[in-house]
Amino acid sequence: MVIDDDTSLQPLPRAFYARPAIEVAPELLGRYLVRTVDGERRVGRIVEVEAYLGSHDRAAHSSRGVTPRTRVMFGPPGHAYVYLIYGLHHCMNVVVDQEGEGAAILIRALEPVHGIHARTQGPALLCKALDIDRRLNAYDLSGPELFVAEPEEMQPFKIVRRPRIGVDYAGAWARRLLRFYIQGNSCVSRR
DNA sequence: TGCACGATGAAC
DNA sequence: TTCATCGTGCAC
Repeated sequence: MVIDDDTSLQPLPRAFYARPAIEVAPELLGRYLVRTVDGERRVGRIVEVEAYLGSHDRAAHSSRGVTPRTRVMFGPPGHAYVYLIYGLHHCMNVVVDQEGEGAAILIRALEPVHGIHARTQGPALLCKALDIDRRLNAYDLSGPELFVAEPEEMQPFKIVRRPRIGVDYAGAWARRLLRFYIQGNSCVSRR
């Protein structure tokens, strides 16, 4: 397998992101998150995500409407929404659906594929491992710094659906099955 | 201008 | 179960 000098990994087309979050989320599983740091590629297979459907989703940051922070969520699809949580950690989303919806997919865990030498089994851990912080907020995922790519060969897997993590404040929305992960994958976050 | 709290992770 | 640590959103 030639992952070393990967000119083969290309950003997914914008149209991939311009669909409802509930549709895009499971399709991100198995695809690669690619980050370029100092000219070196870091590649991880997406194994866990959560869908935030839009401003009507009470668990989504966008549910409070357009604010300085959520502006990116309401922007065009195919961009990164990166925010600071608990004053310590960063989390990364991809903006999806139509502009104005406020929908995004939180990337929760990766399986290291190339150039990653740190843990990636959690949304903040993977950002740390890939050196993703707010400098990349609003970044256009058509690359080259950060993008999602099609793997050379997609391995078959089963998808598990569960309630999202850490959104108990969202009432009925907290119980929706909007967390998706690859069944049996050891890199899926705990809890 | 002040303040409560969080889409987490690590230690105890 | 507790804590680190600070930006955000909303109350006053």
